[in-house]
Amino acid sequence: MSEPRKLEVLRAIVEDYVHSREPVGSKALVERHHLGVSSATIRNDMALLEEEGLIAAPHTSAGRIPTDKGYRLFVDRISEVKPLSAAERRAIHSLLEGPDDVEDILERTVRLLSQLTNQVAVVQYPHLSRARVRHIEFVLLAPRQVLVVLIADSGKVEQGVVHAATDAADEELMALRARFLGSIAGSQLDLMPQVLPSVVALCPPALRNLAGALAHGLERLAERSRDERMVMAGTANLARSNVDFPLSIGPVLEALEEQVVMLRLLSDMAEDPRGVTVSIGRENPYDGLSEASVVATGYGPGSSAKIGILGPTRMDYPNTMAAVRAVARYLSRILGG
Amino acid sequence: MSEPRKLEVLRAIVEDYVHSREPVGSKALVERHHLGVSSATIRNDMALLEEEGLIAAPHTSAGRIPTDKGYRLFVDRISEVKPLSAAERRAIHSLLEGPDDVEDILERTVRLLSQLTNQVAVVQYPHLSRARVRHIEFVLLAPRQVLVVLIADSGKVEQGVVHAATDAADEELMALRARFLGSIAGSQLDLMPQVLPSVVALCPPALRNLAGALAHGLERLAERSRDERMVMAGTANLARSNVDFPLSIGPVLEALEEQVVMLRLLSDMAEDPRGVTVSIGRENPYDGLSEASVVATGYGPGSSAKIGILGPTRMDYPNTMAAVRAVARYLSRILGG
DNA sequence: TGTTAGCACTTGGGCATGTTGAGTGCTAAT
DNA sequence: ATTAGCACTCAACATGCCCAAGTGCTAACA
Repeated sequence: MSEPRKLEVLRAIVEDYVHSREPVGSKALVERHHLGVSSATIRNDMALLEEEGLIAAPHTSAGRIPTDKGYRLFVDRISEVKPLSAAERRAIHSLLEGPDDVEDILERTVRLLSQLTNQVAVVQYPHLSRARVRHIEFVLLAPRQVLVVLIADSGKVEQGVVHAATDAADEELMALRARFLGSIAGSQLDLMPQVLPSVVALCPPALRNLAGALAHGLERLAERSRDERMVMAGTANLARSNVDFPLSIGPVLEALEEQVVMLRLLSDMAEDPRGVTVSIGRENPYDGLSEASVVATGYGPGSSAKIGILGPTRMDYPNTMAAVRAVARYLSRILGG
Repeated sequence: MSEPRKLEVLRAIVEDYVHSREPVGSKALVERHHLGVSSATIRNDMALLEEEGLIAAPHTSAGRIPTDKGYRLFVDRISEVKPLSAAERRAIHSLLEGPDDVEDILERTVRLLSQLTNQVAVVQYPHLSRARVRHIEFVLLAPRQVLVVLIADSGKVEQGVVHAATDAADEELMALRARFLGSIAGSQLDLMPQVLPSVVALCPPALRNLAGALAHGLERLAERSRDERMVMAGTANLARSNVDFPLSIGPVLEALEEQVVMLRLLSDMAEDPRGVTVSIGRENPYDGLSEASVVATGYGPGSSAKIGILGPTRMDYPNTMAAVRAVARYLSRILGG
């Protein structure tokens, strides 16, 4: 038995199964792919593949389908990342146009990726922990309500409402703003908890109370911008691509709604040297995703934030990986510029 | 045949069907509800109800299920909005706590509503067209990139990036900010297109270019905040409550992703004097929702923004309506205060 | 030694057939 | 107007049968 042919057979099985969604048998295999051997030979190979746990038969006399392990081998050793089609390239390019507001861009990106792959696309907001304070603003909404706005040099704006114990005057706020800004402008968001208390301590006693509340608000904002968020699109694809429901979409929708779950999932995916990381079926730490795969990669400075897609284990890995990688690259380029 | 009993029968059918998800027959009906008559009598009544198009039989010898028209009559004339349970009341109350950032509140509200009803919950951002400018901020991100921030007195913050044709200096921006703010502070967002050009015209020629770009940016922000947005939660409920899939969730997910569709749907729902508006099955203008119902109501000042839920036509209307109404009231109270 | 043809064997899916039970509509009696 | 009774309908379920697809094995072959 030749080792290379065995892999070729696995590849053929994966490709056919992804395409047809039906267990694939030895005969159909030799017909569609011009391997130079007979079905009997293929059967021998298949028996070996099954022994190794790479494929499995749903019942005695049906064709074989790839196991998670089979997909893994396929992704790692067999598949070549296909180049994108011209149309896809064009679609990504047109993303370059339009306003370059971070939120807008991410929203359009994730929509694009979901269309490109026909899967659910997810993108994590860029990490901002290394961002610095560019500007702050205190706005009096009501006598005891102050809107606190924090602008980072990354262009991200965070806002929140702070309640004061006593009435605050506009002039006081102006003064405090100057004070705070003088001390924290240019500092990393990370360092806010260290820097802010000293500012409060230096305030005149009359303002100390208000200053404390504002400092607390700023801290919360700084933390929130570190606190991760995500955007997603294409959930309808879940229903579409699973008309025959091998993937029960309930648990998947649940996972998607629990953004925390998705964010951890993305964060935990190690960076693959080939550029795109794949997590297949039961490899996923979350139970609801045991029939799903995640294809993700980093983007932006240091590839710290992640972008990726979620779909059934039975997916077209080569194309999906190519799409994810391409979109991530473009995204990095846009945000970096 | 007595008219009141006929309605009673319809009510019983609706209630049983909503509960059991199975066509309900005459015999089961007399058993479960103590109507003082025999199944034969019920059968006669049912025949009449069917003639009027209020109920239908899936096949010759099965029980009856309510039609859209039947649900409509049920909602309009029969059902009483049930009071909420103590637990539900408590859940809503605990919503009162926590930061009262608009976004936060809406997010928690929509989550709560989806849990309360076991449906998909949707909430529209409050209309801001009548809001006024409280504050603006120009922040230099790069020599030719300016972050424009617009803060409305409603507490909403909008931001966007503006590209300048030439390099801009910090002092110039400060000067322009003072100029703009002086003219537009307190004006309605609506009026920005009228007010802004005159400000630009009054600028010294050297700054006119930059001022024009900034004015354009501000206009965009003002428009965007009028431009409606929504939050939703509970999509997983779609899969859960439809294990046997009488409601194919694909089209529904599509509708939910097309936020424009949902927003129009909500906006178009007339305000019902009883407080909650219901749109049932094919009454919905959107095709994908022909097997779904929307229960919605207004909240906030003038009840201008909408909050509601989306679920299968076969839903527990009384409880759902009660939940939507109660949550909307609490939300109004929180935002109003 | 690897490949192949041939064959017996397994099994899910499709189909025709039979049975059951819930449910209806009608009629005649109350 | 209501009801009991009855004949009728039909989906759901079960049973049995056959078929096609697919397997594993063995013996022959290059």
